[in-house]
Amino acid sequence: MRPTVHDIAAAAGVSLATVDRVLNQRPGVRRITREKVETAIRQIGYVRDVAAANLAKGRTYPLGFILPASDNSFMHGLNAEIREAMIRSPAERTSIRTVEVAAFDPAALVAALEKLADERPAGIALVAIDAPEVVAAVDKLVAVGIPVVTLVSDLTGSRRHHYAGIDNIAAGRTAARLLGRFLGDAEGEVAVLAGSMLVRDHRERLEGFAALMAQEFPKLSVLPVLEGRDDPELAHMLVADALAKHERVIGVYSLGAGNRGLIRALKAKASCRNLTVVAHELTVHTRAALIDGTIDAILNQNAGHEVRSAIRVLKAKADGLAVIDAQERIRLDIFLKDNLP
Amino acid sequence: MRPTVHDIAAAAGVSLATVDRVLNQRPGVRRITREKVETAIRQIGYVRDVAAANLAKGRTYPLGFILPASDNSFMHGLNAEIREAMIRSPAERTSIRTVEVAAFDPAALVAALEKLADERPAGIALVAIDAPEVVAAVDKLVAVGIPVVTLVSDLTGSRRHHYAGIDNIAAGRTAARLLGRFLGDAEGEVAVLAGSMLVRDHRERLEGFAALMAQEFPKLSVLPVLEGRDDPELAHMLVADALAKHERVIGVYSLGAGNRGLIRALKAKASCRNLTVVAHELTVHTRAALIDGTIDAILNQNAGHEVRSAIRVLKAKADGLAVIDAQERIRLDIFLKDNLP
DNA sequence: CTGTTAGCGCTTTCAT
DNA sequence: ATGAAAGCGCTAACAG
Repeated sequence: MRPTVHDIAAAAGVSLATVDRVLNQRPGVRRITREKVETAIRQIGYVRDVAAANLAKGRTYPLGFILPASDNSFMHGLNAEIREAMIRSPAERTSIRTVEVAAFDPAALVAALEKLADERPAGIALVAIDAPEVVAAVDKLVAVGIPVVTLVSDLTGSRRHHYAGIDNIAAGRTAARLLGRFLGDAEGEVAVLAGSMLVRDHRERLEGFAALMAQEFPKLSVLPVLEGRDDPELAHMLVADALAKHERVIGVYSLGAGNRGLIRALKAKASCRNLTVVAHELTVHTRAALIDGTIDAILNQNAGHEVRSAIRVLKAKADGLAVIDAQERIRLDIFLKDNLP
Repeated sequence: MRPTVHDIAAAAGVSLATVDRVLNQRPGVRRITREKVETAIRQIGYVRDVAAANLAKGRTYPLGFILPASDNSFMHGLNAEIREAMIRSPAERTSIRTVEVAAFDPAALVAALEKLADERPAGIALVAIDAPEVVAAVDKLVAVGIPVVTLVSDLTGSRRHHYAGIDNIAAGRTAARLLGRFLGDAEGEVAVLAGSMLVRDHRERLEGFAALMAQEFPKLSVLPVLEGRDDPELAHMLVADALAKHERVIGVYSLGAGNRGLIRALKAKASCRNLTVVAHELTVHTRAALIDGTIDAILNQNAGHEVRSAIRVLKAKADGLAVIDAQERIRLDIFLKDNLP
């Protein structure tokens, strides 16, 4: 039988209450008593039963999610995953609140962050915007002891506890290699569609993409990035325009959202051009385009995994517990038409 | 506050014990009483607190893992992941036992299965061999109420509760498309190295590979499969031999384990041939080969995910609980040198 | 500073 | 067939 608080109380010659105080690092224990208890814990090899502790505490985890109010399939999917998690809330002792803020607006994000913090949640997850004021706001939360996890887009330089998202530089490089290899040794131009250079994930994807292209595929030249603000309409306009202007485009990398518009533009040109296309995020639209051959490969981050991971990590951090690192690493999914889920 | 057994006892006008009997479908409750309780449960919207139940029961989950005694990196990795899970056992209330059986030997597997079953574990995970006697043995376990999960290689036609592994047909097709696209429109032969056609996962990968090759890349002809029994030495011999015999080989697909030998054979030919290579399973050896360019892409199944998933599913099935399907779907990882973890 | 005691939500004897 | 009461491992008043 696994040792319990009773065992260490007996071994240390103290009461349960004292053991509990030591276990939870509460004050009111003489140094010498505390040491006795700690020795007993170590010697007996005690590991606390978190479930029992949570039961006794009636602990629940109020969690806040802050998301951009973007009307694209990826964000809809992320929202859906959070709703799924809400359904599981009773079993996981969480209570999740989501807050939508204007996209690409650091001030709005900071305001939402501060407002949420006032409710003193057990943890906060946010899709970060890479701006100094956001870093400051996040660091303030961390300072007052609220666990913070960035979701999808990271906030380097901040003291956030964890990032639940993919390595975006690697994603960009992977896109470049895929495009480069698929194009064989053809020569031409490559168009790049992004959402906004304000968010770190998009910047990093572009950076990785451009770097590998320059380094390994010198026959392909990368055109200036188009910023579609993750908006299907704008994306459509920009891509259609670019394809019309640049005759020599043979490849396209779409590293943001709003792919509905991109696909429409591609299909319009399909008859006269043979384009190799790599896009991000698996949605109903990109899935259909992959199957019908408009898109050649999709890079994806699993929103469900990201949400579940963020929740696990926030809970663990709230309790000062360890996480399984490998389980929390968000992998870059690569989908060809053959391995769609 | 979430409703508890007390609430439904009060609502139904019965005692806790009776509520518990209904909840756990134990006998000794009049039909009419049972119905009263069930109505109350439904009306109040009660959901049982599994953690509290497990605490009261002192429940633990004795789990058995049956693995082939193969000396290759993939199996070593799988073993390591199981050991990791053993470390977490106290927290997860599991106690895990692993059994090694001779590889590719149905009779040995059946014997191990029956022996393990005698210990009446809460669940069994096995790397299946696709043979009728194994199906029969698994079905017997299921019949006596032991949850069974196949790991890595499935056992279709059996009544196993779940398969924790990748879609191997899709994996084969993906390998084919990657190889085909990377080779552009070059013409030539493709060599295929497998472990054994006795295991379903290898057969399915080959099937998917050959089908897509025939269908979409007619310029590439697939040579007869080489069976290396997941053994590095044998694999080396077979591949070296094939490369020597067939001048026109321009691509290689290694769908099994034992890649150490394959890589050695490839490097020997590297100076005079330019081969495009897709292999399965990320190990120290394949990783190094991917980085140095000997291998072009690696298809992988995440052993850690598979093991954690198998454990989650076995526990859930043992309690008759639901699982999060998306979480238990094992994805096919595709690694290029740019997105290595 | 330390100990006693009741109780978290559920299960399990043991009576009735 | 049903209920009362004790207890799983831990925490939290409240006393002392």
